[in-house]
Amino acid sequence: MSDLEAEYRLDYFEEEGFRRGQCTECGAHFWTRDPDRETCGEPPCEEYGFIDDPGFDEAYELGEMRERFLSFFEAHDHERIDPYPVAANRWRDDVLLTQASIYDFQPLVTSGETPPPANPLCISQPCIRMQDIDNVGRTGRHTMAFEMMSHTAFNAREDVDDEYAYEGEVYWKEETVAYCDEFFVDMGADPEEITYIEDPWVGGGNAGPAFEVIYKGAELGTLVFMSMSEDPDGEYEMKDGNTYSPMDTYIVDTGYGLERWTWVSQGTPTVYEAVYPDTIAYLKDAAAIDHGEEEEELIHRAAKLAGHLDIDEVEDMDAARDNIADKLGVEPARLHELMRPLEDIYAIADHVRTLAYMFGDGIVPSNVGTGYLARMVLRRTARLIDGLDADVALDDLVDRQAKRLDYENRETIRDIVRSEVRKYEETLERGSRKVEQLAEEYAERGEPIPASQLVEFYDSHGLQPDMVTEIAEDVGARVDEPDDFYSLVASRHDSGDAFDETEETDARLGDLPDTEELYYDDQYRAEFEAVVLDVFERDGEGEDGGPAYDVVLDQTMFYPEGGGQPADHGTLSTDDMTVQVSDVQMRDGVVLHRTDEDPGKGEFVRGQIDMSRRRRLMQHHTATHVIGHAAREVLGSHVRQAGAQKGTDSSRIDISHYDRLSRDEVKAIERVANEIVTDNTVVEQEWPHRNEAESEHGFDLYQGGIPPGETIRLIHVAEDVQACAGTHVKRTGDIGSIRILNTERIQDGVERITFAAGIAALQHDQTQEDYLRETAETFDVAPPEVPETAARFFTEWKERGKRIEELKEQLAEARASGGGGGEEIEIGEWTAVIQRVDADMDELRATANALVDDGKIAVVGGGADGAQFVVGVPDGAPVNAGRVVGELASLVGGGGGGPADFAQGGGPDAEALDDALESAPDILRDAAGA
RNA sequence: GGGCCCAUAGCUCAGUGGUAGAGUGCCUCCUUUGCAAGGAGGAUGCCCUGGGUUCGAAUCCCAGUGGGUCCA
Repeated sequence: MSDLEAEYRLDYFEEEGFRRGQCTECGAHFWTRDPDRETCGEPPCEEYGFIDDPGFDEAYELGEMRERFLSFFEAHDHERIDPYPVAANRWRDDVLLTQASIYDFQPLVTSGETPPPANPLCISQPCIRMQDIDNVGRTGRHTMAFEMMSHTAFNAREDVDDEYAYEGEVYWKEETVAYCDEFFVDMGADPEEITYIEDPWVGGGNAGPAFEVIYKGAELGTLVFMSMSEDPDGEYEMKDGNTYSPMDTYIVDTGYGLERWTWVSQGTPTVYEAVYPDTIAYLKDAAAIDHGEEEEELIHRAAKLAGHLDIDEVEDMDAARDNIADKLGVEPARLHELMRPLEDIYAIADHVRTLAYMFGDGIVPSNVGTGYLARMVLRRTARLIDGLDADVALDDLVDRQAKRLDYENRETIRDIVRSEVRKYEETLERGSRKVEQLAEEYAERGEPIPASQLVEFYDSHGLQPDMVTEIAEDVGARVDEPDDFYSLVASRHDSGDAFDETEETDARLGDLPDTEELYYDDQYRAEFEAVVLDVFERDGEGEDGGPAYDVVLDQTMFYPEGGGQPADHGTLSTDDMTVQVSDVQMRDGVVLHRTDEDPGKGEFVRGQIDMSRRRRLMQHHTATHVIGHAAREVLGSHVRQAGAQKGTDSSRIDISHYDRLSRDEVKAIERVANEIVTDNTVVEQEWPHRNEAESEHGFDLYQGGIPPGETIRLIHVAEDVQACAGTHVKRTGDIGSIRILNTERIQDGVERITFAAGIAALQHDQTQEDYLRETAETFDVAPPEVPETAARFFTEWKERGKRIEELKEQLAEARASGGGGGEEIEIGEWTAVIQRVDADMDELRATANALVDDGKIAVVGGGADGAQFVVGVPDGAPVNAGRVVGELASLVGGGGGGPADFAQGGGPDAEALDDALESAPDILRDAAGA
């Protein structure tokens, strides 16, 4: 094992008169020009030195600082790159949010598969880190949203050629540190106060030496020299315990926190005051916070000390606060009262910027993925605003940021925020009612609300424990709040992880050449010729358990299943035989044709595609692009494809949208889609370099997934451009027509649109019309009158139901007053009536009720559907109705029961009904006697 | 992607297999009248849909639809 010490000995340090020191506090090694420096310079080893004493020659605002950095590096041969979205899942599928500038170039550029957009480059990349959410506002230095400025260079070792998308060395450690140092000096920094701390970097399977750059106590930069990858046999063991070895590409990845630089240039007590002055002023004003001079002074001093508060590092927040109060010589409670609203305001300012970034990039609130993170941030912010007792609207706050950021979709963002705030309020209201109810119960019993209920409230109703406590205390109930609350929640979610389905691969497959794809040349051609390179027999996978075959050809026109488009079907023919192709799959570039028979290895075959199937698939595929585009037109630019599946009879596209689709919106989408069809524009395909495609069209290209490779296939349908591997019709008119069949919400924030294209659309229309005509015929009216007629019938049907109820009761009364011919017997001092009424249960019950009202014991039997009994007993009569019914029912092979005064029962044996009724007097006498 | 919760009167919700309820709102009448309120009576309903179990399902089971929520 080697360590990295040698890696940090730079000529630059030597020439500039640096020396290597070791921190007397934390033991870290660092480089400095200052002969007397003993510590590494970073808190907690040292305190901030720039507050009230700015570190540069000028104070900068955020935008000015960004420009200063980018133009400096532009002047030093770096190309300036536009920032990427904060929703990193737009171009990679392993992370949700952009957390560092290097994320922009992972994984394809860093691995060397794709060239970078420029080399070297500089960028200021908006990022969101949610890990620090609890620190935001309180520590004075943590923000959730930030911009990471970076100068980046991609190098490949000289001795490798052509393997990677970039070659040679642009610059490495010496130049990187020199650039960094020069920029500091350019900003007017005192070179003696800069320290470079040796701090090896590890992340995402890569590692390398790195420096943390500290100036006046603030960490202003990180210089990472990514040069190793994880390797069990590697010679370097890093701090994550894994071993690493050098790789062929090596990358300069630097990070300069724009907010920190701005802060240091201004020397304000907290970073928030430097970065969000307008929002903070606005919120303070709205919350009517107006401090006196002495209070200002106190806050100022407390803020300086608050840098020591870090929820991760400080074990006891309260103690740390008390400590600050102690140092300032004030009551902790007073300090708390003073600081709390300010901390909330700082947090709100930061959170609304985060929200603006998220919604600006088209993230839609949801119960999954980035949408869920957005929802969490929004709810947290809404709650902070509630606590502030100020009349401010969240959509206003977010819009102020959106305006500052110059977003075009401001109205949509407002809509999203308003709709989400409304949902939040509804959740709160619904939750509060539930909590109140339950709290009252527990309060009456004098018991505390148990932890299990808290978990239930959180997990199923979205109520935080402190909110439950708050509400419960209003009703006078105690709450049993456990320390390990979140682990209790987690334990409700532990589930057996679904096992990954491992695809079995054939060793022989690896030796075969990639199949040449003919289907892009002419998507309408149905015939081709090819040579059978290999045939794999698949036992038991054919029809009736027989064998099936996977045929590999040198070239093919069969489209393999992919991108939501099902495989082509067709035939392969030799001179002697024709085999059916029922499935086509791509494995590592090799196309496998599933057939029912073996055409023979080495044979020359003619392939024939089932074109009616292919045409339907192409129509549906192009229609998918059309519908997606139409949805964007109608609903807004936030709409993205979140999944799609094509078929021959119908297809579906899932789109992100923050609300249910109204019928009018569906109609509008359908209309726009069919306009595109009617316009009959040419559907074009092209194969540009991915960097060109990205810079021209942005990441909206990748709605159907992120394709690998240096060049990508783009499909243009009207103004819509997407990276897509599927087959398409030549002109939009070839789609014929598009009908939306259904929409459903498959997740919060994701709507599924099911539609049909071409003949399938017509078939759908005809089926629908058949339904209507059939219904119209039944009603014997013309189709336009069906809705009104149906409504009338339904109303009449309900009225008749009520009328029948009334009549049954009248009938029952009539029967009870002697009209029904029931048998009357004496049970002690009581009269019992035993009567057979062949009617439904309602009528039997009504009859029994009427008899009971006359003060008689009622035994009513019915044979309309099996055998049923109702027994009613007036108040005070010595008979248990439930027992009587039970005995009667057992005589007809069933059971029954009910309260003592009114019971029902029955059984399947209708034949035995009369016998059972005959034995009723005995049963009644027994029951009365017992 | 997975887990959990929910669906009953216009609204908010009770209802543990046996005759569908409360509060509120609504209608009529009375009292009072500046408003608020009070008294008496009345109408509320495909108990989300479809299957199943059962003599019997708002209730139990399965599936679907719609909504909520937590986690990755």
